[in-house]
Amino acid sequence: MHPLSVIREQLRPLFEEYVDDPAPYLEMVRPAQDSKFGDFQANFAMPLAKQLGKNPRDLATEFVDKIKLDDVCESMEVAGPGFINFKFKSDWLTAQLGTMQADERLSVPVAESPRTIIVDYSAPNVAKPMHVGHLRSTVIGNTICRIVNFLGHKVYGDNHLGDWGTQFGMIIYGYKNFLNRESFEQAPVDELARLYKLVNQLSEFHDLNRKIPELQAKIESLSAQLTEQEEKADPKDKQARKALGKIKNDIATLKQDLLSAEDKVSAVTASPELLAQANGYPDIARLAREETAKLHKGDEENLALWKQFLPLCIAAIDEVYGRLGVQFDLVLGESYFQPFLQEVVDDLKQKGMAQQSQGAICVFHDQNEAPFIVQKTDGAFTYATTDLATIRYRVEELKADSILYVVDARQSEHFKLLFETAAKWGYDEIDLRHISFGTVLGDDKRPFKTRSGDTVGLESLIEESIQRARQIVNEGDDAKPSPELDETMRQRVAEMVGVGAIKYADLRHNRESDYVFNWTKMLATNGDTATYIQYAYARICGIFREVDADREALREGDGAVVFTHDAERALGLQLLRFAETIESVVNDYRPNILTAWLFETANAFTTFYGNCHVKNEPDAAIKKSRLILCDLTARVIDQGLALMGIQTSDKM
RNA sequence: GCCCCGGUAGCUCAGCUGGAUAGAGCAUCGGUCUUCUAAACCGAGGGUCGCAGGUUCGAAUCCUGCCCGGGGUGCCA
Repeated sequence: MHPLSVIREQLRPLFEEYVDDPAPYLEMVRPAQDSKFGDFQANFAMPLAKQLGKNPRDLATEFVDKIKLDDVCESMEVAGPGFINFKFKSDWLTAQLGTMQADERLSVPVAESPRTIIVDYSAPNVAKPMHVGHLRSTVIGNTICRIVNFLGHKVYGDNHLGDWGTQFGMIIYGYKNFLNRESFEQAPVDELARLYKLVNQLSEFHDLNRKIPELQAKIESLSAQLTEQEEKADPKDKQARKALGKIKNDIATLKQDLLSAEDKVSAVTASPELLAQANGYPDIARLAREETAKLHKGDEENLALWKQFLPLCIAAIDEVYGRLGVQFDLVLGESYFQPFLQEVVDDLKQKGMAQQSQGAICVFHDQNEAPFIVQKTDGAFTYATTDLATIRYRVEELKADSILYVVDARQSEHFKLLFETAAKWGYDEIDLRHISFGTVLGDDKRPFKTRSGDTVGLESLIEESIQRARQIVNEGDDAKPSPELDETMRQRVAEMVGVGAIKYADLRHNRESDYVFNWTKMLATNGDTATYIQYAYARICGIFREVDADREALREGDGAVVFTHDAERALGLQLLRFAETIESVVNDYRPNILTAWLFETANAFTTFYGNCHVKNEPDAAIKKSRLILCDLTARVIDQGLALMGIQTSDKM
């Protein structure tokens, strides 16, 4: 049991005579916010006293008198308005460290009641190359999988591929009309990506050509409205001022839309070849949609093409997953659920949940104006239908207790409706959760794009990170009196640092927030980065090399941890908080809690490293104790990073 | 129009769902290599937590209003 839960468990029965449910009060026992107060603090006395009409300090004192933690705590003090501060006995901490040292799981308990958890993440559209937009889902989702798996739950990391949508119609149409056979034979996926891009571009071209005059007209009419209202508006009238501001705002966004539309159009008109293609295929958008429809209806030719393309596309994205060290337990894309969609809609209709509205089949929910559309006017199903069929499959076939959707925050409304629909449909036992996350931004605070405005490919992003890391590795090693890394090693370290940097930078932010992507910061050797933590690990390994210690023997030996310096105690306590940290990460699936703890651990280690010499320590018992602390720190860092799919190296 | 999410140090971000003097990292300034990796360490300065009210022993956190930014909003996913 980790230190925090030891305190909580001791407190739990004491609440019996005060409240029915102690849980919220036990939550109020947490790490001390300032180490001068002690190791942990309890804040429940104030709110509880209020509820009971007592004096908070008296109540806190009552608790302190009853708590039986003499073996564990050196002191329990009531402070301020009624805080209880706990400080552990060093003997108890060192004993716990002894247990941790002997435990392969580093004192992280296995879940008492393992659950079956589906983590739905990554889910790229296979018809186009992966880009930064897929980074967060992939990295966060994979981390969640690793952590819940470590806790002993049955986990299915499922890549719900977009492999059945309109994009496939586009590449099929492109294949039939614009294929460069030679390129396709040499690099099929690149050629398919080119075809997708081309068809998309030409479709958009026609669409935008129609929209541009509409946009212009809208802007004109709004501008006219603006001048008119400006003239007659009373400048003191707040409502009117606000209305004017709104119009101005609308005009600005329309102008932006117009600008981007004109950009896209001129990209085509600027190229004689593209323009000729555009003119030659005025109906391209409709025709591409028809290819999709044919595919969905089971057209032999299209189905054969789809079957030919799909493995190629999957192989391409697998390459990216390979570089990221991401593996899935299941890859059940949209196409897999295709056969069940009609049944789903029929069932919804039969249960009176779905009804026809404006030509589409919809499920309505009380608080929502927008319907949940399960079948479009043209008969096609939507991702809403697929998601419902998927829930059914996951519950019926996989016996899922919980499904976590690691998906962009922008889809929160979809999930709200999906979950409500699923519950009404009968799946009200399962824990459905949208693990939402924010956007990766560029320096301009707009979604991260290349200078030319294209989305950044994930593969090239990883590539660049490794290259930049290699640069740093070279500089670092060359600066040493005698460089110690050979070519292979340098490259291995560069990959570990480069990939680690991207992942860590993503995970260290609260997943709900947007964050700004910054190469310099994420690859910094100092500060809250993967590199810094990996470096701490390498330094520890350096110590073991220097003293020529056998780490395995150390774990089985009879040595014990002793505290001779504050830094040792601080490090020890920090190490013992590993289990508590994992617990709180899983509580709301927030990997940034883990990165923060790892960073603190690395910091605690460097303080220890600076103050407590290992190699030159003359006292054998102290030296051994320090070696144990080093070993534990290394293991905890290695394990912690591994839970995020980040590697370590004993030299760097 | 309606709905959702943000606004915290110069910058990038935490802040564990109401607790003690609001924290990190960069950046800035000043110190550290004859001792286990200086890819490091130690120290200093830096804040009207968007604004205004309210709730209470106590508010960055909860409520109301306003300002600013982003996103979503019936047939893309």
